[in-house]
Amino acid sequence: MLKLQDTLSGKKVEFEPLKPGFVGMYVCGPTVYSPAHIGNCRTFVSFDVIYRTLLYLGNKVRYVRNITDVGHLLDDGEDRMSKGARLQQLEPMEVAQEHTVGFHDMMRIFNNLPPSIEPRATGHIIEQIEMVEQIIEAGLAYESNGSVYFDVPAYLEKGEGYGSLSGRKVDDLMAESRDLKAQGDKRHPSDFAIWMKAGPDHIMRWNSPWSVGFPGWHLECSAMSRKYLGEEFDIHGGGNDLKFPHHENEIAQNQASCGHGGARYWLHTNMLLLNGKKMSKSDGNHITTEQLISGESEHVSKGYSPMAIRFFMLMAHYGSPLDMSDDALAAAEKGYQRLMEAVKRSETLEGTGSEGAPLDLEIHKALDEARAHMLDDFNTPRAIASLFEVASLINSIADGHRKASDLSAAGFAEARTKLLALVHDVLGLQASTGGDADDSSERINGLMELVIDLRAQSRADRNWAMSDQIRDQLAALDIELKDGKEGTTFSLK
RNA sequence: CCAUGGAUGACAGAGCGGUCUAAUGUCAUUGAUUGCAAAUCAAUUGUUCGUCGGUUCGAAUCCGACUCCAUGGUCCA
Repeated sequence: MLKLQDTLSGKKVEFEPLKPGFVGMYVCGPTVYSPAHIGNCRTFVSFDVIYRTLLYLGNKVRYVRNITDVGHLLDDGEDRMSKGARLQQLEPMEVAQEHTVGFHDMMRIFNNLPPSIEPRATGHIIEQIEMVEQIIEAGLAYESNGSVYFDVPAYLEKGEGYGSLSGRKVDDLMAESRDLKAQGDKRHPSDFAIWMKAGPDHIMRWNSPWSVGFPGWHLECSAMSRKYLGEEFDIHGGGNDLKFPHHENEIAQNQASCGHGGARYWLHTNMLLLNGKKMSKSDGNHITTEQLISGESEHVSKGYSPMAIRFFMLMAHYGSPLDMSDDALAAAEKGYQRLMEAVKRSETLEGTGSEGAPLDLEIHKALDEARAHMLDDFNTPRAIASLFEVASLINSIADGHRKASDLSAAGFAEARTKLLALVHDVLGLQASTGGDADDSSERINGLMELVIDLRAQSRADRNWAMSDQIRDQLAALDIELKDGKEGTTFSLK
């Protein structure tokens, strides 16, 4: 039984898909007007783990994550895409393409599975126009000077719960209406645009029954989630900064156009902080993903591998803010390495005991707890805690502190399968390789075997100078030797 | 100013009425192992859970006030 924290009801509830075994999930994707920043990465890593967990439970999941390439306006009213294009003297689509490609690269290096469908807002203008028509027909939107606005007061009069997601009060909204301070073409300050008439300088524009213009930002998610997941679907997710107005408006648009509010469960991920504060380019409290990986930033003493960063993110619950710092990253990196080393050792370890050996129970208990924690609102930190118990056990046996005969062959084989599924499939963690290490690994292994043999000989001859030289020079190449009871092993860092 | 979350040990972060003298990772100390290291295992120290007050037989967990932080809104610019 899977439980999740539904931000619409504000409660942790049991998840029941509309159709057992099938899950439809929509997650708000990036606006591709600038490079993806590390905060975005956390959001998408969180939803990747959620997606993976749903798959792990045997569901067939349709995961839709959009690309916003139109309509998301800046504070000054300029379209983000247009501004990006103007500043760089490019076509808006060039800007979108550049950052879409960059975004995909980023998702790949963090080992995020690609979504099932990745629709673009500009590819769904027709669907959005249709939705505007439906909302007008329902009497919940009005045209004004070529633009179309969602009529929030009318929507409220129909008794729909505008504000239920974000906790905004209907009364507050009505109180504002008495001020009669409607600006521009809007009748009411809380009304929002679903179709905007394009100004003369606006580059991105489409024909519509009302004007040559472009869709409001909130509309795309309503139109595309409905198109691919239906009028009612299971899960909608996004960063919690999107709760209001974006998600609130999305629900209203869905409800107004077809009588269904879209998703039945809402999930919101929390923000990533840097050194206890929000990231902001203007005051320097900021780091790009590239800098984080390369280490070229004052905020970080060295570069961190994407997998270590992913692990760092998973050490906290997706619903909590996470404070990133050099110390925190370094701690996560160490833990990640220890866990992955144990996972690797598990692949060659065998239990030699008979059925019902004493450690079987222990290892399966920890593994089952890890699974249970994932089903409890995707509690990755607790799951990882349980996984570390498994790691200690594996290391104990591999290093001879505990006996392999305390583990049954079948019991351990089963445990290994569970462990690998949790680590690789659910958490999406992989051993950090240099990327192209696979082709050359056979040669490297052979070479290292030779070097280790030579060093073993000098150790046998008590030629410590030689053996230490080998060890130190390898260390300088980021190859670490580990002397164990049963000989020496190595790992590439 | 409003709404909604949050404040936990050296750092990060779980826990959210009794099993908490608080999981887990990192750090520190010690022991085992080692030629010495590293890695590994084991043990131990580090705070009593923002502040003050309340509810309760019992609070990190509930309530109130305050301080600070985050997200969104709003006002002013």
